[in-house]
Amino acid sequence: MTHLLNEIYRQLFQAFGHRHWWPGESREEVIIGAILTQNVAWRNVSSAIENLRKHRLLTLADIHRANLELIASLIMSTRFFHQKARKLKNFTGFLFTNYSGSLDEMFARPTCELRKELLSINGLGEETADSILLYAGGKAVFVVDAYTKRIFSRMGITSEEMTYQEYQAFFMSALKPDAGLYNDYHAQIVYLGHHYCKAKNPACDKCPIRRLCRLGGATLESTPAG
DNA sequence: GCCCAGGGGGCTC
DNA sequence: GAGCCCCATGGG
Repeated sequence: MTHLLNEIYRQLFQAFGHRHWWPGESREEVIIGAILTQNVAWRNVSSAIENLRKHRLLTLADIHRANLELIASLIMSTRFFHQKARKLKNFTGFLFTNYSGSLDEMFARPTCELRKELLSINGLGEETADSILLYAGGKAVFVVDAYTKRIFSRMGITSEEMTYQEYQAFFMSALKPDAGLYNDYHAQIVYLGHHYCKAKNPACDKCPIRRLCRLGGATLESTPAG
């Protein structure tokens, strides 16, 4: 499986180039984006980030101090904005209570321990916690998302029934523990999913997934979505 | 107008 | 642990 997963990445890299993820100019912006992007297209997140920037609320310390309803009003474009404003505050509350507001201190924790702590915060599930660990903390943690499940199960490599943890273990047991690789691999998957694997339009002639399907031993015709 | 987008929590059984 | 509902904007 190691060879297959490396070969898939090689072909994605060849097709799309390095994706240079995550979009965000600082670790703090990455964390804020990771929470805001839950179940919403990134374009909706962009305008919310710009709103926060304009109001000088794009740092965790500022969010920690800011009024909850003000935050909610600025991130309205990301859906579920009351919940997400609360989630942002839950994270900053955790950071300031346990690490004096210092990301350096927080990320100095052993990754496994920190992951458990992040998951204990209301509003942070596995994907969000892992995105923070990988993209803000530079930790070698593979991020699984809806596209990962959709694409790899359509390729006949995994089952859609597998849990998040099973998907993560599947990738991490096959790939070398390399944050740079995990970073771009996930970014490639999102790019592929975004451009070629929409829920109701799983394939098109240009889609690299046709080649990838052959790698996975499946054909588009044999997949339920194909 | 309709569809859906990079989730997560809470509740029920 | 699975199956459901809730949250609730904006672009194609």
